[in-house]
Amino acid sequence: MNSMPSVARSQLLAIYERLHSFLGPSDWWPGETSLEVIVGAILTQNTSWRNVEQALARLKEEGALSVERLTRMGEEQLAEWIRPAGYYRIKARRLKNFFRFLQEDYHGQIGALGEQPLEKVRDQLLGIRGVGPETADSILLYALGKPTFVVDTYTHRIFSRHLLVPEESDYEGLRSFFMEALPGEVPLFNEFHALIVRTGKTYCKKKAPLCGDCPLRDLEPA
DNA sequence: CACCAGGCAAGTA
DNA sequence: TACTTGCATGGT
Repeated sequence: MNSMPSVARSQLLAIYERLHSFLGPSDWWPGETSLEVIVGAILTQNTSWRNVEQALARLKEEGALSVERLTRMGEEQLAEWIRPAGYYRIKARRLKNFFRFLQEDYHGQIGALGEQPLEKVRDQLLGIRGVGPETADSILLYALGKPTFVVDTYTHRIFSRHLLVPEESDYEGLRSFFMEALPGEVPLFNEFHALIVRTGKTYCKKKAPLCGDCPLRDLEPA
């Protein structure tokens, strides 16, 4: 079995509480449709959310933010409209891949997709070219309301720097670590990931070796 | 100017 | 299997 620091397991909820009290509630992806969350999840791959917002705004202006339109629209035109999000050609392809899957397996019904078991949908999403584990889990959690934990580069950076997980942990290892240590509640997974991203952006930048005024600074090794 | 952003897949050895 | 490279715009 995969061993992990026992300290970390017992302290995970405490870390969550700490981040939450420091940063306050995140209210992530709150008033949007599940469709917009799905499109945003693909567009934000290795890309700032600011850029994604421009692309989403363009799609809305064009009246193209519907399953029907996105399923039928030409890939070239889609690419042009999402251009501000970067990697626009490959992302247009990935979006079309998703909507082809949705049409063929669920008649274009996001609701029908959401009725299926978490692991089944996760496997199906991972089978789509251009949907990796983080995108799949983001769709599951934030669009479909399924209790899966979303891991990203910040998760690895923050928790490995604090020696709470091994540096060499991969995506599935990190996801298991959180899901086995925490109660499987959607609101908790939702808010915890949001807090991790916000902490990473503000206090745990790529090149910064120390935490500065990071809320977790006293977890630093001596 | 360099560097980074809520990844992923394809290519190489 | 384990690295490396391509994809691209926009903000700091």
